Amino acid sequence: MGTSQQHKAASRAAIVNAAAELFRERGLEGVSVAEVMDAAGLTHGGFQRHFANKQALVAEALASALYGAGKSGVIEAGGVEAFAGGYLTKLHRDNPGKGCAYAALGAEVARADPQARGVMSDAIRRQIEEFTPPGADGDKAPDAEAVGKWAAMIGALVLARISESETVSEQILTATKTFIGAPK
Amino acid sequence: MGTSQQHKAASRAAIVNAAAELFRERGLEGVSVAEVMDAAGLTHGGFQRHFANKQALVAEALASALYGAGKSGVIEAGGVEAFAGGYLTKLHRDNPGKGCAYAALGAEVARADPQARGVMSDAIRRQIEEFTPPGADGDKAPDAEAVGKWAAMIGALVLARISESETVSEQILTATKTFIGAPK
DNA sequence: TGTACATCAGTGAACGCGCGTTCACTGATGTAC
DNA sequence: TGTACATCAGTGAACGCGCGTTCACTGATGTAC
Repeated sequence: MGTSQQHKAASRAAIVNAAAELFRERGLEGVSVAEVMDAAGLTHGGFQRHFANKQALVAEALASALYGAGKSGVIEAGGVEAFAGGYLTKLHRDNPGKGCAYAALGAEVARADPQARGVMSDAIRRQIEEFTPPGADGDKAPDAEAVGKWAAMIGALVLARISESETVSEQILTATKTFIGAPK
Repeated sequence: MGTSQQHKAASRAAIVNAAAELFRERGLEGVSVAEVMDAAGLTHGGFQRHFANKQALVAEALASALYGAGKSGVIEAGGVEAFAGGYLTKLHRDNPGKGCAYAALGAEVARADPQARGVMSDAIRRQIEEFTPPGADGDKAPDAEAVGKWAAMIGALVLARISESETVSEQILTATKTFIGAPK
């Protein structure tokens, strides 16, 4: 394969993308390094050329899932309702690998090593800042409505994914959309 | 130790209680059978006298966490706000082992085997039913406000547990309490 | 421009280790007589 | 009531297995001259 920096960067990106998707689908502990490398089209032996250990990959994969391609970054305070309209859907519920990292991995990341937790913690901080009106930024409180609606979106997606009953699952999504005031 | 049925029942309860707490603290995959047995004051070899395998223990532990001692069972539709007042607290945030199983294990259970997922799925169905006004129960929709507030509680607790910043973490809890209309 | 060499991304085998699970054994309980 | 026996909860050692990680090796790349 050679040693080209371009090739190496492409391999690294493939590893991170595969990890970001697999971790959201099956959990941080539910995916092995070998599975990630295989999904990236490589063998597991080359892993250490890109990452010191699995923890480092988890941190990068989380950053990719939170900020990466196709992500709008943070939700604007005025746009929570519109965002919820696309978020609380069957498509999102049934495709965790391409979806919200908080809903897929939140509780697991809260228990993870500081490196991984720090990445997600920072993303939350940025989102809360976006929900906080500008001014003397000492300890100004965020917009309670925006924060509450954001939390409801995440909680509803978790509950909808647990439900084995399609009826109940859809009731959760629909009720939460109505509650938030999302476009139908 | 003998063979007394009382002793056996007590041992089984100790195992389930230890598991319900440890799983919520460290995740289903983050706790070994040996650790659960040790916490229950037994050695791991005796595990199979009580459960066929770890999956069966997970299912029982989830049921215990969802319905067990100290749990009020389901939230009444009219009482979501009052429930949220005690739920969105630092005490609850910092003691997942004694707290809400949806917030601690929800995403992980959604990916778990059908036995474990079924237990939590049933608990959600019951809660949604409680949020549904009586009548011709064909497919009547649940109270969107109650469902949305319930989802917000769970999502907010997950986010508050990820946040490394005490300030941000408390802002999430406080904002969500305000949004829900919970007593301060 | 050609040639010899150093670099290093990627391979595939191997390593400890912890896990869930199994099993021969022990000894207190409870029953049969 | 007393005695012999069967039961089985619990013990502790052992088992495969998959995991994260390590490492000698390969061969294409890119550089030095």
